[in-house]
Amino acid sequence: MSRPAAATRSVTIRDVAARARASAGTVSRVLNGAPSVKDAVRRRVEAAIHELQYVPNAQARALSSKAFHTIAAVIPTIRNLNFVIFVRALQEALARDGYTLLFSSHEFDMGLELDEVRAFLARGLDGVVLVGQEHLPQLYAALAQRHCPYVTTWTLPREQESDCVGVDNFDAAARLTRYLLDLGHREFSVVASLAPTNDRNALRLQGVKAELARAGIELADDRILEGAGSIEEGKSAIRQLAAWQRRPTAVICVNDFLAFGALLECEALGIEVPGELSIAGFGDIQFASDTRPPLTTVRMPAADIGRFAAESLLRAIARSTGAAHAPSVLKLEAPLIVRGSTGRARP
Amino acid sequence: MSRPAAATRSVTIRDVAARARASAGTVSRVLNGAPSVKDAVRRRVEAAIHELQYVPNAQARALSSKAFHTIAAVIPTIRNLNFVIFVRALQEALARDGYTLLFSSHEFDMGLELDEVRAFLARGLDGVVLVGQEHLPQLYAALAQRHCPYVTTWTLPREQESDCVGVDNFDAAARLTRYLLDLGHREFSVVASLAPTNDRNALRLQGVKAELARAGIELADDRILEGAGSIEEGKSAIRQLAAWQRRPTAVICVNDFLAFGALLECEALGIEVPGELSIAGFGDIQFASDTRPPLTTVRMPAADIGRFAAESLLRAIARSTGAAHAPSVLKLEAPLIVRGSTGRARP
DNA sequence: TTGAAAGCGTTACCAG
DNA sequence: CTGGTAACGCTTTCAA
Repeated sequence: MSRPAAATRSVTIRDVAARARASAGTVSRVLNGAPSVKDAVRRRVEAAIHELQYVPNAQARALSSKAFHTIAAVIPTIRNLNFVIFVRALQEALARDGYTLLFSSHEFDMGLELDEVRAFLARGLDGVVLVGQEHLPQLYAALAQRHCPYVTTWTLPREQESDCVGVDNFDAAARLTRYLLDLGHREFSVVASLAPTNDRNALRLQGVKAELARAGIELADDRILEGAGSIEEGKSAIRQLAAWQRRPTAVICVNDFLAFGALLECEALGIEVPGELSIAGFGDIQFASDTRPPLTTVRMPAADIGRFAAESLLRAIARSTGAAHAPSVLKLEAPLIVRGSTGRARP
Repeated sequence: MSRPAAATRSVTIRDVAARARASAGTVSRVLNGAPSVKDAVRRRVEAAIHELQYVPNAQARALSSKAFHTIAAVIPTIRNLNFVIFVRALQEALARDGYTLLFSSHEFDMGLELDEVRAFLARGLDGVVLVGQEHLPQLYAALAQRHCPYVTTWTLPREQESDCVGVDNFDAAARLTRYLLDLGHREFSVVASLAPTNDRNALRLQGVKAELARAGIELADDRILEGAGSIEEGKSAIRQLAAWQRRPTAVICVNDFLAFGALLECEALGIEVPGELSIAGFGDIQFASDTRPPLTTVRMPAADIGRFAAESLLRAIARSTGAAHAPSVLKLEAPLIVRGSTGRARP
């Protein structure tokens, strides 16, 4: 049907071989850095490659070697720039090893996620990058069936069932809570989503609860306001708690979008931040330091997660011939970034 | 070296052929929807495909057909979510036709852009999506040399040298200016970058100038403040003009990042917006409606540009066999979104 | 250390 | 309309 772009027959490995007075096999060996090539020959080949401006055909290489040199990443959403930064870091790290990254987003639809992974699998790839631990069982099944290596990212696995590069969301939430506790806060509210599909959110809520419990404070269910991740939900949460008789002095939002909304609504309602109410989020997404006041939040090392996930996956692929290894789990730091949106609890 | 993920020898077209009592060629024909296959045979083949769960190997297909079914897009930056939305829309539209999208960003480094395109070209692809018209001549040369179809996007071409899907940035800027003029503004300032590498910025500045000129107002060079696209630059611009003896009543920022910064600095300096100063931007990026006050801006139809660019490119690829066609140029609307950051000029 | 040759899974051409 | 057969460009035995 449609004709190729690079229709002009490109220079092949045989052209190089002819010019270098060597065989295609030898040129291939030079290309792949095989040690067993005499220096003189190698130089001739390299010269020929240079002179002919030869560029290996990736498709042919893949076909022949049965390796695709392709990785797929499926992220929850592109609207959270942190995930985009993550993808970009992944891509860069992968590119250094000659791998191509394919990506997609599912906007928190687990069925779509499964479809996307299946499509990628069909297309052919050497590994998959997943965000979070919560995925449909069919997804894990599909991966297992094809012996396709994968890394999970952003959260730590409950049991070490897979390679993983993430942060301890539970602990990060606990640290944030401890910080607020130390500021004298005793009345808390959390804006969180009860939907189980986002384990990052869920763990953060649990971390807050646990740390409060350690301080002898129980977070009642009615202090937990619903909100998955939009500015609107953040605003709505503030509107609700503004009507409470016993207002919290600190509200923790499980992500920065919610926190943005909360900040905005406080301003609209004339609630002083952090004077009357301290607000904190998670993510340290773009613009988090440009809110009024600047947002206190837990920074997610998006680029590092990407970079290390790439390394982890590449390692898994490299050893996929050999015996099963114990899954590697890399835990990255998620530092608390204290800015102006949190302060001492009003006495 | 590294072994494939899907190591288990997958089912090939020959397996299907055997099972359907047909030849590989026939199966291929069925796969590609060739009309010349007897219905009975086609059904047998389809049954076999289904039973064997056969999935064509994309690499082999590419190698054989010399079509890669791959498109590459190189965007300026991932930090502007509009470009990410654009990429995603591109990808979705392309996927519907079985194409895979590769992408990269160059962060406004034209040399890097060239490198990326070259790398993609080497890898093999059927088309390229470029943002803007300003690119290194070597880039155009590389594309031309390989007869690689491409679309330029976001801006309109000066001369119709290539397929293009974009908005008229000049006109959009003129419309925004006219709107401010109608509000009674006479003293303008523009935050723009003089760097020629970003033609979107440049055209917007020109559009403002032209419309002001039509109204008999000359925009002096010292009313143009330097700023490429960061919040910091926006802040700095406001700091500068705040010191002027004759302050503008309206400042147009060539993108929303600058406008965000301008808004923030006005608040910090106690400059009332829009009372004392009207502020407008371009892009309508994420959070543009969540600033205080909400930002008046020109919406860039990022998703539409992506969708239509995909269509345009696919069309170009399809006809790349035939004779040269006149380049198609699709101009999309960039509506002015009036929000609270602009108002009547103080009398 | 090197060359020859056999694939890899498709598509495309050419008979029939 | 269909089957055989030859590529496609590379990697990878297997001998030498």
